[in-house]
Amino acid sequence: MTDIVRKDVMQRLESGDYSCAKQFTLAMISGKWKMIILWHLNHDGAYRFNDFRRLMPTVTHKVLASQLRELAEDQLVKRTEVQAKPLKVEYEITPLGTSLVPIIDMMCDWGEKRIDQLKVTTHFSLDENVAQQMNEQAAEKTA
Amino acid sequence: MTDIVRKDVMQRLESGDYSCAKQFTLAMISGKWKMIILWHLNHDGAYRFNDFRRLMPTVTHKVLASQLRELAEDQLVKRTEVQAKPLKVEYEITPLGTSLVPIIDMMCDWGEKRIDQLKVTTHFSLDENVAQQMNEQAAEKTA
DNA sequence: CGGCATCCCATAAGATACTG
DNA sequence: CAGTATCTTATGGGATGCCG
Repeated sequence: MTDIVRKDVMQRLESGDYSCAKQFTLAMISGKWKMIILWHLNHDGAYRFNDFRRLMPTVTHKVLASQLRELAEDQLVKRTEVQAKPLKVEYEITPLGTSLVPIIDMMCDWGEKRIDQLKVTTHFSLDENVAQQMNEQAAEKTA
Repeated sequence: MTDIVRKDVMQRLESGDYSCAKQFTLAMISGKWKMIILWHLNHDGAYRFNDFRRLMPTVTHKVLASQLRELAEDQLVKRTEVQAKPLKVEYEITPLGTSLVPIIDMMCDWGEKRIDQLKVTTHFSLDENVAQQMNEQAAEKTA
């Protein structure tokens, strides 16, 4: 089968582990860095391994490799070995990967708006530490 | 505090654990049953605890409870105690939850098409036309 | 340069039993 | 009915080191 998909994904499909198609889609993008990788590939064009590391400084060597491998196995990203001397590999987004971008964009929008909302309402509320700090500061002032 | 959000989510937000907004959105829906719960609440109206269990026979009692609790804490779902005698609780989707539905629908569509592709093309190669169709359809939707 | 192998830990989720 | 409590397992991800 030329259209390889990660075996565990295929197994889950066949064993009915995904009770609906949305979960399958979720599985495609739910690695910690996958959406970011896809987004940048779509936005900037080809990347190489260490380009990603510069882009996402906190990602581990190993984890980055696994995310890229899974994306490639799921056909969302194409991996190409360019040289053999100091081994050089390029990653590009595939048409299939591109077809996922609108979803990612929507998630981006939704997240931004929601975070803004939270920032606004958070002041009054959430952070107990902040409230506590304010109390302490008030106490200092009166002291 | 009027707008509660799960503490770990807020902590991650504040500690910069989400390197972008899409990951925050992903966190909202990436419980194993959350999208399904949201989808059905949006589609069918209010549900009660054991309604969900009938709907998703394989979900564990405990896991269902935790998914619902998180959804409620994230303000995507509203929990209402209706009775106190044999305790009766209703779950409804909130406007915020509804705002997430278009994303879930897109994921649903994408997944269905991709699964069909895989069934059909498992022996052939990836059909770019199909991916292209998906792009066009996605474009139409956003238009 | 671009990996893989190994070990370790945190968290998600399943099984089971108990409760207001 | 609608949960909580406890225990256990599976998985994702981080840290580190070796390799072609």
